[in-house]
Amino acid sequence: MIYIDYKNRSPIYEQVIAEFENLIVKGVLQPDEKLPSVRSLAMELSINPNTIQRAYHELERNGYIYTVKGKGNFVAAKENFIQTKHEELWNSLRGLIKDAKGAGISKEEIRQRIELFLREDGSND
Amino acid sequence: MIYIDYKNRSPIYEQVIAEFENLIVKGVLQPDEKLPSVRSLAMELSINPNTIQRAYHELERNGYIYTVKGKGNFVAAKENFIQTKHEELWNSLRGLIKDAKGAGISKEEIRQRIELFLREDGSND
Amino acid sequence: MIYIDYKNRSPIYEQVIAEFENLIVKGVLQPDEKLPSVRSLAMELSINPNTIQRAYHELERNGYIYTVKGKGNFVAAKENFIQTKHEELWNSLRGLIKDAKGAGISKEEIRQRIELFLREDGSND
Amino acid sequence: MIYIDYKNRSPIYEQVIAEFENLIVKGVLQPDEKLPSVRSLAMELSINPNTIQRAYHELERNGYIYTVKGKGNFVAAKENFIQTKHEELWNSLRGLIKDAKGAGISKEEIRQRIELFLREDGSND
DNA sequence: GTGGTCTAGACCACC
DNA sequence: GTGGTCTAGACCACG
Repeated sequence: MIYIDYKNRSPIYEQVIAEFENLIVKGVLQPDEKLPSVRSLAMELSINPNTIQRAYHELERNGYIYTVKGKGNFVAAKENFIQTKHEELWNSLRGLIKDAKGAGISKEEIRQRIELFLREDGSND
Repeated sequence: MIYIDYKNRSPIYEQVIAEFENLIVKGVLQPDEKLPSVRSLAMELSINPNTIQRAYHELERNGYIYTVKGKGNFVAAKENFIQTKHEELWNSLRGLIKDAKGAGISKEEIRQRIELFLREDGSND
Repeated sequence: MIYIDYKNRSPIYEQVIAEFENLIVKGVLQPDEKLPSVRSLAMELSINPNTIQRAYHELERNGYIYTVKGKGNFVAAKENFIQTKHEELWNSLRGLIKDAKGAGISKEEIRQRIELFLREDGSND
Repeated sequence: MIYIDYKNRSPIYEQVIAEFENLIVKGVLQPDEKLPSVRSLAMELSINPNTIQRAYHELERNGYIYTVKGKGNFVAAKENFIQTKHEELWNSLRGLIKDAKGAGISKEEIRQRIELFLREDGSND
């Protein structure tokens, strides 16, 4: 279901969070769909249950999932996270553009690259 | 010369690196210009000299500066780092655009935001 | 009759208890009135009968209802719970006021907020 | 420095959080003052370091403290938490008032009790 | 020495 | 069986 890179320097729990955020934001996991149980996922990934627990807890705190004790973890309603996610993206983008300008890249070159990236693989709109 | 935020979560040596990268890429520090000595900078920032040493070492590894034993650290020639820096930026930008598309944001909205950010504060081109 | 929020963090049996306490204290359910049977309520709410059983047991322990074996569960006489309920409220209120004072909020501001809250929606007195 | 009730059903880490929130909000711990290290506090309270770690992490997330890796945890600036704390208090107070009205207590009785509580022990204003 | 992460294994509340 | 909490002990990054 999700992929973890054990060699990666970033903490495992953050990778788990990122993977699920991704699946949820993209709609692969639909609202109210059940996530793997803490224990089963831990087993599957050969990871300690505590680590999964922590990841799920963070996901809940950020509005991506909700927890029902004794039942499991489920994908939250779209409204709970979509706006936050977009704002995060805009902030990152803004910082990057600022850096690019700081590095002496011209506006026109930025525009051209953006168009390039926009045309790659997928296509919404 | 550079500013360190001790309350920031990111390690001090990374902040030192980022500050110098910035000054060098922007041209505030010109090629072959001398950087402050490890000890003097450590003193000025009330930081352990080891921390500065590590930052300078990383900067050298990434082609931003070169070291002359017994003399000090100096800004490298532009060719050594400018391309790498730009590639890093393009890669980040590409990833971000991909994420935005994954999150269901339309190309047109991305273009509009980009224009907005391009117009903020500074203006090259 | 009562509403359960399955996504809520607090356990279902506590929600059941709270809902019935509320109905009883407000007088919607009058003394000696019969509560729904464990099984019928469990069915209606799609909940495990054990959970309802536990809630009823707690309600009985706190003097809100009484149980007649073979007959069902009934709302207790007002004297059995009204005073306890009020005392609980006063204790909570007292703690909260103390906290507010501890947080440096002035008495006058507390009074003003109280008046505000008292005027909201319903109106006894 | 802080007191933990091991018999209490509420989790230890929440008690630790509550105790420090209290000390910070009341100003017993001043901004930029150092908190006990994770290990030393764990030792002192005969608690596992992980539990303290978790409490500190939550306190940081809620703006009460900030963490400097390799240095320790420190009380944050007042602006970071005072408003949040007050809002929490007003929300609780509002709920309680609503409950009291629901339980059939008259506005006048509520006012009288409030005055009583306001006059107890401490006195700001 | 300090916080950050992780493992292995345990017990509890809830359903 | 499920999540929630806790312990004991380990290793790493940072200063």
